[in-house]
Amino acid sequence: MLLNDRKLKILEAIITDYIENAEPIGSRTIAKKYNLGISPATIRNEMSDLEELGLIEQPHTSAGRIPSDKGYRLYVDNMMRSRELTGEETEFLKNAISFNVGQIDYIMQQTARALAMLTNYTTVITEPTSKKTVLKKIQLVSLDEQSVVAVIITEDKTVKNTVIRSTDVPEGDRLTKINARINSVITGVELEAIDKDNVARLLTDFPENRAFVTEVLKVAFKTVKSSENLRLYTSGAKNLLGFPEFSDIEKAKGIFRALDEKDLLITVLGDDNDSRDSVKIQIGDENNMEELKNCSIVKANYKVGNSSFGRIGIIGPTRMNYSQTVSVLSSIIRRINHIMADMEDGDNDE
Amino acid sequence: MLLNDRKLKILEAIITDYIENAEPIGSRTIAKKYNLGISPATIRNEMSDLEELGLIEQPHTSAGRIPSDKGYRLYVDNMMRSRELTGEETEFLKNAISFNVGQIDYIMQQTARALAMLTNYTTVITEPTSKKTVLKKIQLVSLDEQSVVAVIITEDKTVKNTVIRSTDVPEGDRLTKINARINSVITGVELEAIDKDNVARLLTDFPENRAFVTEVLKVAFKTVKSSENLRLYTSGAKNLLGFPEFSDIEKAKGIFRALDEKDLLITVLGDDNDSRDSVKIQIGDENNMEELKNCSIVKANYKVGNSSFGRIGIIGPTRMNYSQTVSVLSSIIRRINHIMADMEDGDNDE
DNA sequence: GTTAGCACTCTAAATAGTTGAGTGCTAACT
DNA sequence: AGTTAGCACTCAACTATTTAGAGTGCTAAC
Repeated sequence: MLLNDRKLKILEAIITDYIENAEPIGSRTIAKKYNLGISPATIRNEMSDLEELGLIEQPHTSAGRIPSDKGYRLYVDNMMRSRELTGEETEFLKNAISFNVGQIDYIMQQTARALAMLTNYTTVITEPTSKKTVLKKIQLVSLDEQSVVAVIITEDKTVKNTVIRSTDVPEGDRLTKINARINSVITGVELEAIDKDNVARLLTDFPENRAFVTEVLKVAFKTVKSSENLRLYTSGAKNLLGFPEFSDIEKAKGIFRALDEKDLLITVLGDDNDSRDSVKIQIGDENNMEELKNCSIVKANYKVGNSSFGRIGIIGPTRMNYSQTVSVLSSIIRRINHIMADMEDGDNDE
Repeated sequence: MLLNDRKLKILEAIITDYIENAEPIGSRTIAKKYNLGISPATIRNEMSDLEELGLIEQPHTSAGRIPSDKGYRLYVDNMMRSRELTGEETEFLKNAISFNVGQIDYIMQQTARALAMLTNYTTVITEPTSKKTVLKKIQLVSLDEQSVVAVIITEDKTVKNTVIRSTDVPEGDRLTKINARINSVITGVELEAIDKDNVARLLTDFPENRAFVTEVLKVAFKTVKSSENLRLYTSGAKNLLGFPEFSDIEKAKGIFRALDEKDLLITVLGDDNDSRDSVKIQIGDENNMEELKNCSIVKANYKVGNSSFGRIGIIGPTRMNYSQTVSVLSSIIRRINHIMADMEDGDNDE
């Protein structure tokens, strides 16, 4: 069956209308609202074909039609016009995100909030990770007799601090010395490629602080590598409650349960380290998650440095405003990449 | 009208039953389920009195009675038996919170999660703040040519880091020197009482890094003082969706909106720096927040050091299980205070 | 003071009737 | 051959209407 221009126009009308009103739409309404120059009867015939093609469906006889996942897919892939941000949107983003804070977790938090507010959907952001993580520096700061703060800084400018407690915590100059030695072993090398012999020598060089040094190394690895404590920034979960498709409390619970499951979210956001800043869309069932089958996800990777990626996903109902969401997200991604590249620029100072 | 023993027994039956079933309860059911040795008719008479006293109310004629806020208040103040934690609960808490991590924000996050899971309500925790904040140390770690990480450590062991960007960032030894001078001015003194002259001298001593030093001081103040970026740990908001009182999506939305408002939550948790580890309860309307009028809050302060307090609040429907919640919360508070005191012990090393 | 009995009230659930939006089909029209 | 008016048909959603039952308050007897 041929998908002629008229069919496409009708499909588009159904989709844009449903995105706006969340109500099934019938032939008569289409004829009245969208001037396609054909009668309701003709539209009915075409709709019948569209349904046969699986692009739209009927909740029940005597209801209008709504787009199917497949219909959205066609729309998103072939028909959707990318649109510019409005002045207001640009303005909002500019005010909402103060990039000069310079600290990744703040930026991420702000970005999540801004996207959630602007789109009125839910935003999830994962902090940047990298297959090959290179430590830039560890700074040990004495806290008290038994504890030290380890500030761990990676090449991609992530800063994390962890308190280390040990009975053999070194003090004063000795701490500085050990610190320097640890850095000399660990710095600028991929974590996987750290020289075992160097580590061994490090440990024998400071026999009285063996436990402490081991602990520092352990913590450094754990902090950097573990996806278990991969940070996740979520914002605007409650927005979803406003959509009629989730006014059934059971559905709402299902989604909130899903949004609480870090692992699930990470899976959904995917882990392809695609360096192009392309925006990807998963519609309804395509993500294979029962709880999210009424949701779509618009997602993209942002880049920090050369090998480090984080992910941003915007989650809304399947009838979400793809056009707006895509343009907002890609605009944000461009901004972030730009900023992160800037931060990277001052990076060759050692 | 006298509140004799029998009336109290009936009130208690109504409250415990309603807490469990969320359904109005009538005289016949009370007579059957709770062996008070009196007939439904007598119970009816007593209930009529209880209603007149404002302790219970009727959703409509021909429905049973439910407790009023005032009724809960009487129950909570005078009748509720404190109960021990069950073995399981103790076990759960022990496993859920690994205090040896030693870092306050992890502990808080874990605590919030644990409380939310154990009680099935929503938990909100504010990080510790102190009226008089004393800085313990600032450690500046060079990041690149234009930026430095400032790790700010307060006397109560809160560790925060902020990236500072400036065009006159000092390098190497000079950074260390400036760092030491800043510490000598700022350390161990209440923020409000820092010697202005010292600061002035500090600035003139390093004229080339004026902007940088100013920025460091500004950031230090801001990080420590601002309640604007007071951290808030929330967990289990979605739990509330499970309760029939919030199955109306509008009510659910209202509460979620409230839970998203940091300022409101901070107000609700209160700011009395009561040092006793007493648990306080706000029932329904008592908190004067329209959005939370169907909720109760069980809250308490935890203590870090001598002058620093944080707050934990557990938010549930007014018919929440006060007895369990109070015992769980006070047990947690004891644990935290204990741990935080431990962390404090190693503190007199300088 | 307590309780059985009973008339009364009012919600919640079940049932039936009505409306209207929307369809698919047929036959007539370009 | 494609388009459209006309019409019978379907079905959710709304509105009464009825029924059932849980619970009350009152009265009179115990």
